[in-house]
Amino acid sequence: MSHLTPSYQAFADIGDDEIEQIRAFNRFYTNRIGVLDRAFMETPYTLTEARVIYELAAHGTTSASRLTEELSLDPAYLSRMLKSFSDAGLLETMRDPADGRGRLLQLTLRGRGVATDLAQRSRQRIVALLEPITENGRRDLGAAMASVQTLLSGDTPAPVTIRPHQIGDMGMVISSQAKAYAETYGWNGEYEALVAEICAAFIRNFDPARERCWIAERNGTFLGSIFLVKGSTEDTAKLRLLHVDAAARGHGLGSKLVNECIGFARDCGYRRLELWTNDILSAARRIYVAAGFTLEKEEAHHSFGKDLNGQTWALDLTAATAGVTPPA
Amino acid sequence: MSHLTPSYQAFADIGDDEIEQIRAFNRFYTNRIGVLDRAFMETPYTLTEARVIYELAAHGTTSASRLTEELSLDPAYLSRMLKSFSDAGLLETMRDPADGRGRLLQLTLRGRGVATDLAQRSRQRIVALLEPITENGRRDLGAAMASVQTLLSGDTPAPVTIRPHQIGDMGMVISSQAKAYAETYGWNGEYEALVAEICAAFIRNFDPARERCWIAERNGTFLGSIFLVKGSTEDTAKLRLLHVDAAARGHGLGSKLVNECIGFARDCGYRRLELWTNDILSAARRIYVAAGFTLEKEEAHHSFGKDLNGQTWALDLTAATAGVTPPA
DNA sequence: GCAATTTAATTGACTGAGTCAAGTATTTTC
DNA sequence: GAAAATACTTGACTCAGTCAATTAAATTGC
Repeated sequence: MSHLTPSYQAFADIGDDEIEQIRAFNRFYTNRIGVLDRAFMETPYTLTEARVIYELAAHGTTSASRLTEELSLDPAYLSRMLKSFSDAGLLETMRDPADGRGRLLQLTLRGRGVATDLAQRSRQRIVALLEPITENGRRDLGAAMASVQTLLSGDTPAPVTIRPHQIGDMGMVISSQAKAYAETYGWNGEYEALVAEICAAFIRNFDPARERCWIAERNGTFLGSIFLVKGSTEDTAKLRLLHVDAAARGHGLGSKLVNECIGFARDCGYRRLELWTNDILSAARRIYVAAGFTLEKEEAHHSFGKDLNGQTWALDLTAATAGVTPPA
Repeated sequence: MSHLTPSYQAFADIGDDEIEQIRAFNRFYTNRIGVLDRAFMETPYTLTEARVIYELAAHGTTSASRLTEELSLDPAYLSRMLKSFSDAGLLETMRDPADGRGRLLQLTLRGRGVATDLAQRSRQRIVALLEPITENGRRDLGAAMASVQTLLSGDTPAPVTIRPHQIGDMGMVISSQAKAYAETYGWNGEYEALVAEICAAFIRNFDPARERCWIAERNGTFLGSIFLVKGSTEDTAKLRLLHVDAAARGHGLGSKLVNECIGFARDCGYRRLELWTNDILSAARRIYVAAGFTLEKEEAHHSFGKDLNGQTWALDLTAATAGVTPPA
């Protein structure tokens, strides 16, 4: 598959329904909501004029060139518009003492009145739009708009943060792992039950000094987790429940979590870090190997509705090399 | 507060930052993305012309009046546009045999070529826009656009569905309840652990014939849950983990879940339905009372970091009145 | 220090997109 | 069969904006 013309591949990834959805949204938005900024119908000002008035009100004093740049307007167009504002008594201009070519622009009292009126109208339009929506709906709307904006603007999205667990996180750990392993490997509910039991036990027996759970998230969206819990002996710790959501893979988050865990284990004075996994989880294994873990034991078992090969890996925390960040 | 001028109240509910966000989104969208539909820059057609061509292509044969209506165009404008299309050989017209006033419009082969070319260009614009976004990002974008659209259009949102549990649901139950009770009543992680244990046990011992879990969701968003599990005796069932997310309250979802549960319990042949709750959960209590439950036992306990009053409620399933839907 | 270039603003001529009002041909209604 | 409605067309116009040329001042290069 992937050896075929990659550009076509990239195209083929984007479905017609996705495209149709964008087009539908675009139509919807420009028709129904794009009117928002044309909230000047009951005023003698056009959209662009209103934008210029806003801008003039925002800066106390500006120059025409600055406006053309900020609003990307044609200087000719702007010039005429400013003249009409002057004629209407909305604007005062004076030669710039520092640069005789330019003029300084400032709204008159009347102009500022028009500016606040326009702002008020636009505000009211939006209020009218938002009013029928519940508070929750408005919150969701804000979130949805923000996410459309960040996604489309190609801005670097909010960074991934790693933090200790809070109330509600265990459920996310359980849900995301159960779903992921069900989808990828066909594991059944047994796995969800196991994770739930581990998480419940973690909370019940939590010793903050010697145990920890790290949650990776971006913008409040759960991305992954790792746990460090006490092991069978005083100087042995256990790494558990490493998981990174599909959405966040390929950026070294797994390694980061593992190293976080190793660092804390070492700080706690543990001498040995163990973990149990299954051989089919190759992505995780690569991380463990890179971090210096070695395979200690392997045994077949039937769990989660599948025949699996359980593996016990261990890391000597007293060795200097443990937890080396793998090459990016 | 609320006795003050209610219209002002309604206004005051909507924060300046909310309004500013909408305006910001509007600016962003119209500037960066609104260009989408102007994806015809390299063609001699304007946006409106392109819209007309799309529409002509969509219907095999139409009339001008239908187009003016569908695209809400000025008939004069459209008339001239159609004439120019005819002149350019994109369009054939003929008198409507059924109505001599009207003319039937049909794209020529050449016109259809232009139509597909325009569609292709618009498609490519969108592909170019989506290409740098990851697959997950595109999914999120679609979801975010859909939610902006439904929220703003005031359309009735997707209906709430109630379905049996699937893999991954237990985590959502745990997370949403733990968060909700922590926020509302300050309960600590003990509660999350308890719910996790209950959920884990539910999966482990699940008897599909006599037990069930219902999940309420809308558009794949988790909204609430209820469980029915076997009780202490053969003919006693236990209702557990009733919860409705704050986002979905006030629409009778809780009652619906309880009635679902009661109905199933009765179908299974249970004669008695018990539940354990705490007196501070008054919203839930109202539902239980409405469904016919009676308080059987009450005892103080210290759990989840708080002093609480546990209550045991029971419902005689052999009585005819059990599970009456409360008045809306 | 001064010619050449750049920048700021203005003016004139123009276009593209769309609106409004009036008119023609046909059909529907009563 | 007259009056009203519908389907379209035409002419005159406006609004928003563009392009090119011009004027005046400021900056740069040598």
